[in-house]
Amino acid sequence: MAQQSGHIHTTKHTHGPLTTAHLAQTMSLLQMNNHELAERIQGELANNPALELGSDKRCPACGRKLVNQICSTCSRPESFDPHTPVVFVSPQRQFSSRRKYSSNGEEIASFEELSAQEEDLAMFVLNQIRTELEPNERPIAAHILTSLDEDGLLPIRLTEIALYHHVPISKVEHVKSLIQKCDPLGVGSQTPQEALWVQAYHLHENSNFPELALKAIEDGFQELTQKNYRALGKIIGATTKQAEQIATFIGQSLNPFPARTYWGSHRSPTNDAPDRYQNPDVLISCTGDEEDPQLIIEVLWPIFGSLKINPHFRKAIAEAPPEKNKEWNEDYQKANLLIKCLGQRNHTLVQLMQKLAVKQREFILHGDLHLKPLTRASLAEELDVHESTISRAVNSKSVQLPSGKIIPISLFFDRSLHIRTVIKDIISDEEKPLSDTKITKMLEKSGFSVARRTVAKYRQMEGILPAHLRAKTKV
DNA sequence: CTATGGCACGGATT
DNA sequence: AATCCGTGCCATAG
Repeated sequence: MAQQSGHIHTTKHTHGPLTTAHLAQTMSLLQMNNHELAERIQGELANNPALELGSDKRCPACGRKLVNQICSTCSRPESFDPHTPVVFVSPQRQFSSRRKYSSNGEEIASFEELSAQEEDLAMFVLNQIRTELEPNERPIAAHILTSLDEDGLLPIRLTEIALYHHVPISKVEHVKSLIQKCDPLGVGSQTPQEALWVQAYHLHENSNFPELALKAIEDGFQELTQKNYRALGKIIGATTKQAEQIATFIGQSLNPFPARTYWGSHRSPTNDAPDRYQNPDVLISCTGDEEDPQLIIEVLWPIFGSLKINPHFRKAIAEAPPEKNKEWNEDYQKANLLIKCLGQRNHTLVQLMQKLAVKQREFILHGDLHLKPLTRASLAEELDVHESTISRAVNSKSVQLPSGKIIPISLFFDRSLHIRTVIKDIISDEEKPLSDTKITKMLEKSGFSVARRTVAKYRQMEGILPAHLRAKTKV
């Protein structure tokens, strides 16, 4: 089934009607993420009678659903070779209890009724914590997530949830705290203040986020919102100027409305804000050895069941009335093409992830620090496809790492991430605030040559205050 | 004088 | 061809 397209270049000059159609469609499918793809397929399915959704076949061994005759569990090889990751297409996971929940007998909107953004946000968060949830916590999590407003805040009372599920409030609080730790940080908070606090607290744990800011949010929230810096300074024990800077810093790097925030923190060059919170398109997990695990990569298939040509339709064509014959044949061709193109899409995606997983294995397993510099161009050469193919495949898709983090695939090609993490480490290891120049020198010693100006930019990207505002980081 | 943030330019990447 | 990113220079605050 594997036909590669190495010899085809993507210039429009290539002729030959069949190939062009092929190409055009493969391209457009390739750059879709699962969310868009699902809609596309649904649409196609509704319009084209030649298409049929294959019934969900189940794996005789484990009972899981099959896609393209492959069972995602049983196809895993017995013998693990840590350095050849397993890659395959797998059905989208679904979360069982995502139905509607009612509060006070009144129906809460089901997922389908919620705005697209909210649905994505809820699922996006759910994916991050799924593994941490006890079975009996799931309904609670679903309840909270479905109740979020557009800003990612929770407008209802915890007691209400607790009553509804007949569980102690502490349980609900526990689930809420799990949710709040997710990306976007602070989601599920009940007030903007709480959201800010969660964000600040989290940053405080990781990097040395100034305690002053934490205190400002905790004790001087009134003053903070009213821009009453004098009073704020007094409360947190700082000068008015400092208070003011801290306030602007908070304004810049924290967000009282989590759902309005972006991915990571500031970076995300690609324009589109709308489809940011959605299910990952690829799932990476690992099995086997603790110290030398094998990567399992699942390219998620956005619909349940597989796409097929309707066998009845095929028969019907033969006996079609003449006036319908042409139309039906077209439908048939279109369906055929679509299936083929989808196969190609999956194929390239699988190939891509395979290579990516080999190259960035350390990064996937051990985090940002181990990201190796990698360009789309070099990968394209190795895979023998056009660069733009990689670009299309990478853009607007996300992947979930074994750690549970969901990141855009384009992060695999980030040139500056590893240096940024080194900077973070340097700063958090330091007791005395280091100026940007000093950091630059330290980097120099470690073999990284970056300009002072650049350090400043990275620092800001990571949401770290300038040296003079990073006072004593004594905890 | 030192530390930073802003603007803008050139080279690399897509 | 369009865009992104690192950098240098300059203005400004402390």
